Amino acid sequence: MSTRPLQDPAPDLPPETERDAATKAAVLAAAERLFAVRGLRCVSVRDITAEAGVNLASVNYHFGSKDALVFEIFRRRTAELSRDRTRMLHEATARHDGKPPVREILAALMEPPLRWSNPANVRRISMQFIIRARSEGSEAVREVIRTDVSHLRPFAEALMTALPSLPPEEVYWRLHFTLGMIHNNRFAEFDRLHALSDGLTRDSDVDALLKRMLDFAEAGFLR
Amino acid sequence: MSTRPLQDPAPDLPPETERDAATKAAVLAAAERLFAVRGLRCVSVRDITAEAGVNLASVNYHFGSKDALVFEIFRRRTAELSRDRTRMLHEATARHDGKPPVREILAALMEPPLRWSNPANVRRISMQFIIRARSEGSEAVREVIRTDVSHLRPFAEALMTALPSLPPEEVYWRLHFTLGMIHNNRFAEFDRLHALSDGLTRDSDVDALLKRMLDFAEAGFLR
DNA sequence: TCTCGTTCCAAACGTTCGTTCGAATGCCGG
DNA sequence: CCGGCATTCGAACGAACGTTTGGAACGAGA
Repeated sequence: MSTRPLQDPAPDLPPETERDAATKAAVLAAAERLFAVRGLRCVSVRDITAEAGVNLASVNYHFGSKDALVFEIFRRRTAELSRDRTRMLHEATARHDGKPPVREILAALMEPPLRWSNPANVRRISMQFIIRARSEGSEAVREVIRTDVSHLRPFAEALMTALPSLPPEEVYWRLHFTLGMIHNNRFAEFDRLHALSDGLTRDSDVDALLKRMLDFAEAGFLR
Repeated sequence: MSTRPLQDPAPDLPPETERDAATKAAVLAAAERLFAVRGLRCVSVRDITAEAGVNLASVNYHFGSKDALVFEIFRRRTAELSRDRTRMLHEATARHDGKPPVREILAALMEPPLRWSNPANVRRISMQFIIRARSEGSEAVREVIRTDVSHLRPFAEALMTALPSLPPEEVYWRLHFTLGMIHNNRFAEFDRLHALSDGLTRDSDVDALLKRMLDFAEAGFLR
């Protein structure tokens, strides 16, 4: 009711062509946050609309269904993440005359999601949402994960160019392993790590983690 | 209410000491299978009891609640998996006079879950269940994941012994990366890999995958 | 044979969920 | 000022869920 605080208009969803996208934006922001924190199934449409300060029917009116809302957020965020990664890969390619070294290719793959996960980053919630949606999402989300590999192709090709003597099969497998390392960066996994190391690993910032992951994966590729 | 039968004498669901544990065993087997295939939230108590051919109330009678059932299966299977891993580590330790090399330590960590995932293995469903429960489980499950690290301690210590010059902090991080690689072995991730490689990676058996993972992780540790 | 505790069963309870509906509201071109 | 349209709103619907209940069935020990 009345005027909503209207937060987060710029960085997120563009102005769009519609007359008023405030409700849609509020739903998207609230849904992403709640999904990221509690999980997809533990957040009801009522939770979302209450958090957003909009009517219960808004979700179905603007997005069609709850699943479609999840898919919409997932699509936006993964596209944005892929853009960040691709941009870094292009920069590395330009820097090295079309043949970037393995480490920089892997950095383009790792750095965006790691930076997003930084507590100080506005995309931290988005990264958590992506991770959750990847494992809790509907069939439509899983279908996208399974089949949409176009954004990974340039990375695989760059790696094959950087490692011409390595069979393509091996490149794909090692890329798979690397992606596994990246996707494992959830809160619960970090908590376990810190518990195992008695807190020894707790004071590691993004840059240190990135360096460690790069060292590990690069060695795996170059061995 | 009243005294519950006090279950769990044997690893799986053999005769047990109870007069008749057929219902419990049927529920456990059906629940594990359905949970592994469809996901925890997409399986209702009705689905489980129908599949098991028992009464709807059986789950709550024998286990207390649906969440408690999930927790029970998770506890059994992870304990069994940890036993397999620990046994392999002990064998490697005995083989090398108390100082097993990095590769054999990592093999003890990787081989059991990989063998379980083999289509021909009876534990394939259990492995899929564990992976699903790790990300979809209740707070109780997540609490166990977060805090119960006792079974990983021997592996961390063995690695530190094998790599005395590597700071413990690094050992913990690289162990974290390795576990990420292992946990990434879900159906959807494999499908994506095969889609990316145009089927080039499809005909890889467990032994080949184990060798690839070992090569990759060992290089990361030894670099 | 009787008794009592354990297990099983059909039925229902109460809640929560995603979704839908019809009316009300606000906005803008004419 | 008015008519049309997109949006918002309160309210309800119907389904699915986990759980509970009271009694029936069963089996072993007295």
